[in-house]
Amino acid sequence: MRASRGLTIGGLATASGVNLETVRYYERIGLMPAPDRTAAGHRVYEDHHLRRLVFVRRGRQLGFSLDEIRALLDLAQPGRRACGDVKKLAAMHLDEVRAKIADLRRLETILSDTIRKCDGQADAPACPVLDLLEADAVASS
Amino acid sequence: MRASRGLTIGGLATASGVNLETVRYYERIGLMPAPDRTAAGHRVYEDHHLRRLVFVRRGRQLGFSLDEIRALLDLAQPGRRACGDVKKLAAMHLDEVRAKIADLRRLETILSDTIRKCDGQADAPACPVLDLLEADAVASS
DNA sequence: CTCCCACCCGTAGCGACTACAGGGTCAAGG
DNA sequence: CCTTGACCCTGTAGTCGCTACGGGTGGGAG
Repeated sequence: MRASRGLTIGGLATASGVNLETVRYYERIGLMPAPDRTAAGHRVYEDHHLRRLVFVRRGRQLGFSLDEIRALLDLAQPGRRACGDVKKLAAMHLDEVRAKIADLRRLETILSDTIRKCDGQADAPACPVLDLLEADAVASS
Repeated sequence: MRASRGLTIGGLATASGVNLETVRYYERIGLMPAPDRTAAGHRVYEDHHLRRLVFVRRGRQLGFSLDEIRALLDLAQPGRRACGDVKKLAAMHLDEVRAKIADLRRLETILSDTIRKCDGQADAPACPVLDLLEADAVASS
């Protein structure tokens, strides 16, 4: 399987698991380098494009922004390999992920509590979910 | 404090906690009804606008999309009060929230495991985070 | 009368794609 | 040789939920 020598954009998309249109988008925004072209203007990709694109896809799967991935690619350059900075970036991202989890768990609690109330008394005059949305703020006082 | 009789857009924004520009945006996309205007063309809001806007804000805080909030507002109409449908919508949303939490937890595990490895051996030849991003997929075979 | 603030409108930008429209290219089959 | 159909090209617009800006008006205070 030593394929991927002179891939078309479609081949690259398939091999990397990245949508074809997205590959062109990454080129447009400078995240992927512009490849050589055939006489007819078709893009021709090499192995290093594939490796870079897979790196980007993995980064996205891990929730990094394209700007963060840009920075990671920079830090991953051969000769550079700035592991300390990479770790810093990853740790910052991890903090964001944890913050989002905390936010969503608060949401989950509120929603599930409210929906459960709804279950309990189907014949109640008011709808607990709507109450939550309409409540006059602090209500009393 | 029986203010909010004939609010300006700025007053409404402050009272509701929604950004002023966002209020105009909600009107533009039809989420908020177009209010009356003064002779000079300034918007004049009534209490029902404020109640609706706070409903929207609460919905957003709970993570509902504007389309879902549109649906909830519809289901909350006096005379309708379709609690069953409201519950269904909320339950669907709760499922999405839980799915997102599950996704993020997977991320969190991967990231924190990898970063921890980085801690352990600061003098290791390779960077665990970069390894994660660059790994040749299944590696062997 | 002038100052300034709050309001008006329309448009463009964000992030990360995705989806066209309207063409050109290329290899295989009839 | 010609057609078919899969692929490729470019450029632009749409998505979601705002946010920001530029340039203009209105109205009250000093």
